[in-house]
Amino acid sequence: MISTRGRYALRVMIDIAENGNGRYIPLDEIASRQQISEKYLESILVILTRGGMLNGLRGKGGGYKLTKATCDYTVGDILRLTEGSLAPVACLKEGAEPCARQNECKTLGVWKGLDTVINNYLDGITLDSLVGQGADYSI
Amino acid sequence: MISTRGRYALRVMIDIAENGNGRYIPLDEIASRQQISEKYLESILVILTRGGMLNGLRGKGGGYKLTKATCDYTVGDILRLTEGSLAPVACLKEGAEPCARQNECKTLGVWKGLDTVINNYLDGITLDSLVGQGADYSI
DNA sequence: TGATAAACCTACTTTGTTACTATGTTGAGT
DNA sequence: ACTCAACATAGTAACAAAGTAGGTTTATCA
Repeated sequence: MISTRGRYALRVMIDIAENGNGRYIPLDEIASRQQISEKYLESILVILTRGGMLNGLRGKGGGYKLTKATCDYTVGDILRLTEGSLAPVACLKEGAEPCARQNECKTLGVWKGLDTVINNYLDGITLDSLVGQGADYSI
Repeated sequence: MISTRGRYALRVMIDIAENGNGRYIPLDEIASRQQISEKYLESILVILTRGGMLNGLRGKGGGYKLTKATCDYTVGDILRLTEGSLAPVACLKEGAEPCARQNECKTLGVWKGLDTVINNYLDGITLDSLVGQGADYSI
């Protein structure tokens, strides 16, 4: 369901939040700390930067930093951006062609409810609650 | 996240609950009603039968029927059986090799919580609430 | 007992996505 | 100029999902 792209993205955002302190952090520093391939990490940082979650600066002294305060990022935002969608079934993805069985479908309500439950949960967790010690979200 | 296998399985279980009435329903009847390829549907019914959710009978007059009352199936059971697992991340799947970063991982709590939220929701819906009119589970 | 209906079994193909790699280009600082 | 580092584009390998094909066994009925 959540691929490595999304999982890495979340780890990276926490990493930058913890180690950034306002300065730009170069990619290779994050990669070595998180033990993620530089090249693969690059493709993830592109998504986060284009999505407005990170600020990238080229050249010496460059790197990435957050664009907002940690409390202004939710886990849901980060995952929706990097995963594309958190919809549990294809027919609920944004831009999906409307299902022909929509009106008679007895399962649609289940999927809509599941979608709501997932998004509500993930939107309730902000980045600042994950840095430092980190809260325990396992219920 | 939920593939067609799981989605079809749920639709099929509802179909059998609604049209069975204790009798065995042959595969081709379900397939034509649900507009699912017979051969593909077969592979799904094998899983449901081996998992003890359906009873299969060969020969003339044969087919499939439920093994339990509709109120004794939860959507969570059906999906876990057909999907293999509902774990939102690889490291939470049963039998997954323990993650090396487990102790330092700041995101593990998020995934555990998400797993709990998903399973709790789906285990709260029973098959009997989906037959006939069907309840609206979209919150 | 033979024909037929239906589940059961094994194996294959096709398609698409994920994860990852390789090579180059642009821009910022010293 | 030189170096650092983001940005861009293109490709590959591995895997799983979705669906297909053909054959085998078991039950019923005439």
